Amino acid sequence: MDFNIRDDLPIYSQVVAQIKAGIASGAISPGDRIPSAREMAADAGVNPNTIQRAMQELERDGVIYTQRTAGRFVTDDIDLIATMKHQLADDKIRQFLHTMAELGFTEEETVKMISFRIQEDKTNGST
Amino acid sequence: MDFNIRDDLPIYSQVVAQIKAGIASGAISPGDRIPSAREMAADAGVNPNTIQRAMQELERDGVIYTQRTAGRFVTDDIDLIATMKHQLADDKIRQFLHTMAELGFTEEETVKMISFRIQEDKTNGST
Amino acid sequence: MDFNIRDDLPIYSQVVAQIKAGIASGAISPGDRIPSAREMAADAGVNPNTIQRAMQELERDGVIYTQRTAGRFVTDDIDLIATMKHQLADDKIRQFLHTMAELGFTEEETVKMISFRIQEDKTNGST
Amino acid sequence: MDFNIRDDLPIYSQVVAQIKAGIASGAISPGDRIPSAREMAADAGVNPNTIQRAMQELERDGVIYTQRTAGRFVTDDIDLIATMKHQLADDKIRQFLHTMAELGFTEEETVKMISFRIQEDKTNGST
DNA sequence: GTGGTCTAGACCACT
DNA sequence: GTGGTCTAGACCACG
Repeated sequence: MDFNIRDDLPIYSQVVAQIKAGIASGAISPGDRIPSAREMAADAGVNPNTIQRAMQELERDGVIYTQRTAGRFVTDDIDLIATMKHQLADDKIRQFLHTMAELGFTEEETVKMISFRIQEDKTNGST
Repeated sequence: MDFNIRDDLPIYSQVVAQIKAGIASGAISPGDRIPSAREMAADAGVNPNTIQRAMQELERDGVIYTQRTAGRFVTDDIDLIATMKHQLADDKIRQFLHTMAELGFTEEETVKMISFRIQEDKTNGST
Repeated sequence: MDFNIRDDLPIYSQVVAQIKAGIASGAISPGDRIPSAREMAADAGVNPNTIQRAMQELERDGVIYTQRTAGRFVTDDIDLIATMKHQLADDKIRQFLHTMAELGFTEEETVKMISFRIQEDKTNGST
Repeated sequence: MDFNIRDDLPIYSQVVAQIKAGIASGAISPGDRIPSAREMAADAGVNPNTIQRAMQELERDGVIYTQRTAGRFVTDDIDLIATMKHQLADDKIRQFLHTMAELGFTEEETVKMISFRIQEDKTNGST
């Protein structure tokens, strides 16, 4: 037993993940302008270079594109967004299955427990 | 869009979670002696008081018990352990469903995707 | 007419290009360790971060890989190296054809002039 | 491996090359008046002496001539221009062959690759 | 010693 | 004002 204190992802990776999640969920729409790097950095209390790096990674993935002086924009390529969304989901699923496996549950047990959980939530009102 | 940079759980909560996960998975067996607070604190590079607080929480949940001079031990109550294990799992499941909902997937879609993921993993080797 | 004074590529791109060229030409062999970022930075009189960025780009392209504390190494994937080499060459060719087109030569003229140049070099000794 | 960071040609050489290229390509016609040194220097944000030196070199090559009070003009000698154009092209060709040789390609391979590149460009539209 | 990340602050080009 | 690049220097994890 050892403890993963400070097992943070790098900040720039967190920023990448949050932007992608925002696009996947529809909170940020295709074609939307995203705030300037300086603005985001100030909001997050983080160095602009850190945001810059996150933006570079997003652009490399084709998720955003840059217009010289106008700022950065979410891609209009909805197919790419759909692919990205399923990629994010699949990552979460794998990670979840791994966590459950560590707790000693087989995949079948896990599926049953999820179905049960959903059933329960439906019969009761909300959480 | 705002960024939850550095949103760590308190360290003592992380310790509690890891001990519970260790017991649930069988890495730590019922009746096992747990290392001293001092020892764990040194291992983790953490203040002994932090470990102390985690131990108090575990004892309050009945997961461990203290024998005056001999140290702390994992409970022998396997029903309690089973309950705890399912509680942990259910928390993970709720959290997972919430994440997937944020990505814009319904519970039905989520279940289908998990089943698909398991199927895929089975047909291929590992990875 | 305007003048492209300081039309430099970014330093990190120059570093990337030189490493790739070195690998393509065989000056750096598959599996070779490349100097540490700090060393290269000192050699080039450049900030270590600039080299770091170049290395990240090379790693992203699969041209090099990183071993935690041991340093960075050229990939052993000779197919990837071959592909990279032809990519570099094709880029040079496109750029060359573009330059010649700007001078007012058709592609056919360009090919003839190259063949003539090679013939000349062969009949005379070297340059 | 060492890095030739910032290995610019002297500015006046760049100016010479650009003027020659402009004439070769027809962007500047025989007999055309060339802007004053002062004007070009202002455009390029460069010291007038630098332009002056470039003009001297061009005049020495016979590419331009000076009329005492009227300014500088491109030569009318189309044979000289043709020669200059082929000289420029030959320089580019030599330089290109050298680059390809450094990448490890023989002259024969280079010629084949250029022919292939041209063929490809023809079959597809542009790009 | 290695690479990885981050901060603080600078200068540039573009419009 | 935007993004793009670069420097200087710091701290961390790994072994």
